[in-house]
Amino acid sequence: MDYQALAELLFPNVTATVEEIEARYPARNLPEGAKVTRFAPSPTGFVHFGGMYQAVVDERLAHQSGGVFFLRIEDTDGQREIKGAVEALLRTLSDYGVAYDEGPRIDENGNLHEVGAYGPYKQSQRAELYHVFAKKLVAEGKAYPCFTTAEELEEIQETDKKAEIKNTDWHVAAEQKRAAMLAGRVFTMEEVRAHLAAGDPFVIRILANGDPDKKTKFTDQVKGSLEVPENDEDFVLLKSDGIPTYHFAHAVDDHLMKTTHVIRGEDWLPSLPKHIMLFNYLGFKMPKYLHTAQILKTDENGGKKKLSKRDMGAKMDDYREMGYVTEAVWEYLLTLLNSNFEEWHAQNPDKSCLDFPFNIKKMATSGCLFDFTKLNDVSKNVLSKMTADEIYTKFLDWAQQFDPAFAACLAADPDKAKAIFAIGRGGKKPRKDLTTWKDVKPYMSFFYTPYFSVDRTPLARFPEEDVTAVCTRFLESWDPADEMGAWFDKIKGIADALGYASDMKAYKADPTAFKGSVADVSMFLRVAVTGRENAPDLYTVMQILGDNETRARIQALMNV
RNA sequence: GGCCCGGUGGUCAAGCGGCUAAGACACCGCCCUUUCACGGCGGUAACACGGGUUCGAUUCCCGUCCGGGUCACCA
Repeated sequence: MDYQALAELLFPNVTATVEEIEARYPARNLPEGAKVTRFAPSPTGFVHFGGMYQAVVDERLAHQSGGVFFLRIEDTDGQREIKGAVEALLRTLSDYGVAYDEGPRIDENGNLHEVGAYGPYKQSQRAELYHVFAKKLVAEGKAYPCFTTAEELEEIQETDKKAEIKNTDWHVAAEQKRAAMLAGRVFTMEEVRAHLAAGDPFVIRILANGDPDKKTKFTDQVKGSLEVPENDEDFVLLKSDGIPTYHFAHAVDDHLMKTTHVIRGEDWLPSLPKHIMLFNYLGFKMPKYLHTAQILKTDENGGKKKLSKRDMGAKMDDYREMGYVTEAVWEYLLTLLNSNFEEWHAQNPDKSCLDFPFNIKKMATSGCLFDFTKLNDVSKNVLSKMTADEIYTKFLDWAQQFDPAFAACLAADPDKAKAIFAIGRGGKKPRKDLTTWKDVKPYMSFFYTPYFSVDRTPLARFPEEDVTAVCTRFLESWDPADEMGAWFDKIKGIADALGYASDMKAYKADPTAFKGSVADVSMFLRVAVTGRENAPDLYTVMQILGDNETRARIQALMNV
């Protein structure tokens, strides 16, 4: 077989040589130890949590080492492509502050353009490159055309399924399919010519020479030492539309674009033998690999499953909808990424997450369950550290989309809203009432008349005349100008006058000696003013509500 | 089913031949507190199992079991 002639026959339009291509992609001029990483999502319309996990590793590794982090769009599957997906993807990365150096960008007018000297950064635009290398492999007898159609291959599998052979059907299907593919290895130039003349579609397959019973050692940067079998599968390099498969594109692109570290999910581990063979055949130096742990969830049967796009939290966009702030998701991600992050963060509370010395060695080696409870805790802490201004701005941005009516309410009086957000904020022990933006409304809506209503049930266990008496006396003595101490002294005075203990210690020592305590008296007022039993500091609430509203609410409680 | 990866409390996890087996979240209790939210203190709870190797195994090796991944002209 004249492989050179076969290559010409198959790729008559490919004139560029491998050397010419290589010359277009010179070595990157980077300092020693600088890592070149890439995030290579397929444009399916959203960024998966697992993808973000990898993107963060990419970004950290590259930028911590003075290297380059680029973005490459893997749009080799035209059928799955969704329009606007790239834009959505870029927006998500930008929302989360994952900065990349090269790849597609959106300009002020919303148009896409590329930056970087190693492009194109969309695989669909790199066809020429792949074809040159495919031609080379064919010319060297390492790849061959296969005219067996996808339908024919599928048919073989279908018959197996219909036969309902259990247990062994995988084996049988695999063997038959393999036999069919292997049959394609044997052909003559004449047959190829005839197929080509007839316009038959074909794919380019690799000619695998591996023995799966032979294992070789491979070192993965996160998994450590691995045993991988040799590849014996004639997998497809170029699909019948001339577009490469992931495997081929991975080898060609990451070689040309000078990737030093490939970060991808561990679900890629099984195809590592293919990649090893490809890099070998092509004469490329292999990059280092980091196969990251999967993020799992508990399924209805108690088992673990990969987080699928239907699960809440799988799509990065979900978090905004659920009311999480990006910083919280970032921190949670970091806690999963590096087990010592939390410790570091506790010791360096004022440092940015970007200052954290991210370390590959600290990465999890096995899959972990996505834990909303933990995310919530992280989120609660993140929100508690923000200033009232920050909270106001960010919440408003969220609420304008998800609860415009309430947003308008707050925006009508920014100072009031900020004063509310400022309650118990700052200092060493800030309040932690908010986990997500969804908590804001239940927490503080009572400040706003349209959302205010009174739940009297806490009052039921006390005589109504006591409630009325407390309210009356409070209205008589209240002076909004009072300091908190004076204010509370007045309440204690009312408690004493009505037979309620003003001294909690005395009350606890003998509760039967009193009708109740100052805590109960406060509760009457709290119910009147906030409509409920639990609320932030009552003195501050009254200050924010103001003289008129406070009095009106207390008055209203008595009038019912 | 073949191949690959993994198995420390409910969850995330330290550990890397000798420890009363860290810590965080969750849960429970107590304290603080005019309620709540914080904060403080304490508690329940783990090395999957069986063989080796070793003076000694959570740590190393083998097997079993269990969990996960993967087996496309998808990535």
